[in-house]
Amino acid sequence: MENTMKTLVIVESPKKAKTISSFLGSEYVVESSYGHIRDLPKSKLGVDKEKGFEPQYEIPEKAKPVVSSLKKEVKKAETVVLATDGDREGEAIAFHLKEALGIKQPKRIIFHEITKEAIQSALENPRDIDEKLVNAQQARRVLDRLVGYELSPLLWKKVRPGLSAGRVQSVALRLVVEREREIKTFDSLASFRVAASFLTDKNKEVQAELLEKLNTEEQAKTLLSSIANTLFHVTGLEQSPATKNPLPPFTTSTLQQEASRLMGFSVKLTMRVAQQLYESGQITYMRTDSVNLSESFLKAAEQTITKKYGKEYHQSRRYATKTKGAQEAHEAIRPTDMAREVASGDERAKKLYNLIYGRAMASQMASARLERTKVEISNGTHTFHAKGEIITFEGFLKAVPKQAKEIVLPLLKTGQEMILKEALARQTFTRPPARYTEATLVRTLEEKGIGRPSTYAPTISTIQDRTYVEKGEGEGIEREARVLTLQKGEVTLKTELEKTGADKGKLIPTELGMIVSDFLTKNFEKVVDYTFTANVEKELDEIALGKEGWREMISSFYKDFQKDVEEAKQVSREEAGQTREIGEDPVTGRPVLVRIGRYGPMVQLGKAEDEEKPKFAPLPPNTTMENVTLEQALAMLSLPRTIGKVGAEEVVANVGRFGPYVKLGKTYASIPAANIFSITLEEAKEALEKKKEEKAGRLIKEFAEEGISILNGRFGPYITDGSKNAKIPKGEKAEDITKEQAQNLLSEAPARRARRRKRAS
DNA sequence: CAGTGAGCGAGCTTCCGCTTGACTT
Repeated sequence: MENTMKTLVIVESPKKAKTISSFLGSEYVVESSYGHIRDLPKSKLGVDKEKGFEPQYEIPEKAKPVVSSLKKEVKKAETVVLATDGDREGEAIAFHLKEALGIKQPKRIIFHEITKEAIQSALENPRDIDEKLVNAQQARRVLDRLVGYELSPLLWKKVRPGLSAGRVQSVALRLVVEREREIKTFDSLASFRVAASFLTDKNKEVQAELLEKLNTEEQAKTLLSSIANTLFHVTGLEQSPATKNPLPPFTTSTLQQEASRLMGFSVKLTMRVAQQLYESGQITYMRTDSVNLSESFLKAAEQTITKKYGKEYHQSRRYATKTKGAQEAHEAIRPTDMAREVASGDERAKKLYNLIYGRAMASQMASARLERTKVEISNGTHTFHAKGEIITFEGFLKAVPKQAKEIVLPLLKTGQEMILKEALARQTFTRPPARYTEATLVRTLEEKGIGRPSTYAPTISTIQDRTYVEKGEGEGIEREARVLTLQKGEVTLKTELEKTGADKGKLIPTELGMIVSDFLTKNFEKVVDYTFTANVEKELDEIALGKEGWREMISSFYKDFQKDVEEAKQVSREEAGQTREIGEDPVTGRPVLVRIGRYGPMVQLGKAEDEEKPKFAPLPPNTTMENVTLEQALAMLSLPRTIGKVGAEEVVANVGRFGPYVKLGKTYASIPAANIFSITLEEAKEALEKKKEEKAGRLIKEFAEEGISILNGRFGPYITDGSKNAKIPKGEKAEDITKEQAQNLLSEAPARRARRRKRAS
């Protein structure tokens, strides 16, 4: 029996378990905990505030199978080794494993690289679980729970049920809201910029710009006229060498940013595709904030680069991770095998891999060498500047060619004459700060040290799922820019159209988002302060070092926080929801209010306490709670509008849950927002007819008496009776399904799951 | 897809960070 007793090693991920297992002999069994196995209960606070904030841990349903199978392994094992990550969370997982599995004397090991040597050396140097590090994690967990579970219910009461607030998501929201306000108050200033093209005696062209900006069109015109027919010379020529260095390999955040910038991936999509690449063994772990690269990768990269491009293209580089607390046990995101130049998988996997491969390789390559040229071209009064840049040695740019852009200038000499071919004075407008994209918001959160690699994507999803933030769809509006052109001594004026304010894919706060953010900022300034997390981190570090007790830290935070919570409870719903009276209905004399309702912002005629029930309508399209006028509100309250009649039935226009629509009998058709008050009977009939046809197109077959239909859905054809859906069995054709088959399939189909709330994956 | 909104009141919602699958109308 003795010699069958084995050593059980527990790590966090099954993938890691497999790798480590291959390094160790058969006397080792390596299993995975799949992350945390204990947590605070989901449906209650789970923190005993009277007893030193004692956390009430439990094993979530999801983790129970893992725990019971690990328990069995523990029983069989002679020794148990806890090899979870060496950070706060990893130490806590080790602690919970010990508690939940009842391990008597676990050996705690950490390693900084997954190699045979590193693991063996770690196994020879076990230590105990670091209680101080565990305490730091408990403090973090309890703090987040207190903040999240005390703020959210306040929002349910004061604004709307089901809302949420938390240390990370509320700051993300605040960033988006504040950016939007900056944009709204931004005053765009116009000025004129002058650019000119010059010709050398050999007829080569040089583009140059005037550094100074001109404030008015008049000034621009005067300048252009004044330089016409004057002599220009090269008055300055300066050449200087420069180098360009490759960027460090990808972390989660930088990968999300580049995938968004170059390929338009959402952060969610990037993570999903990266997960595929990771699971198929093509890249290293994708949730990391480390730019560290393993020694074996450095060697492999050197070989590949030398072979492919030559020795002079290689330069070994080690990058230091700036994020505090980042652990070098994790690596940057990189290919696992440099010999694999193209990934297996779908098109998106190939694209993302290509990005990862190029960045990782470039990070180990020589700097590019450039030659920069600065030229001044002057007529004695006005001086234009031109810049050139040529690459003298490509270096890493070979691996990431998109980053290279040359501006080639013709050969020039100081003093040589330049002929002014054309000059343009173009009106430009100062631009407001850009709205965040998912990726730039992640970058900002990371810079502020808020959130972790594993939470960026879920956080971005949460603020959208709660409808605090929406992605813009606007293509922007056209604006006229005035352009003065000087050609052959003549100044002419034309106007050019340019797009401005495009917000496609940009994050825009909703009215609800602004109201929630305002409420939190006003009442919980400290929690949504951008430096709050950074300060918390400092204290957690103190706890990890044993210089501060975690209960003391929580207790001192909670004292002030609780006061704020009590005070915020006194805020009225009207105030929190920013209810506003915008005027009086001239017909009834009742007040007209703007407020946030259960389904979004709305206008209301009369008050709840009035004898007559108030009347409601959604906010008019393209208005906000701030700028809606009484007139617009009254128009909305006058709906529904009868457009006309088809036979005996009325055609009605109204605004509902999914926007403006026209209705005839049971048929509804959406219409553009601008048309609610102007749509004619003819137009309405047309829209309704089209809708009918569309519906017919989805219908494959119908058993009208039974109320069963077979429809074409997003995932192919399916059977529905309105409440339950059933799949078409494999091998069957949707058209051939009989009534009996359909009924059987429906009765066997699982009941529709309770409408799942949208949750961050 | 389906076209709401008071208030009454029970019972529900909610956090961040660590990890994978299950499953989609």
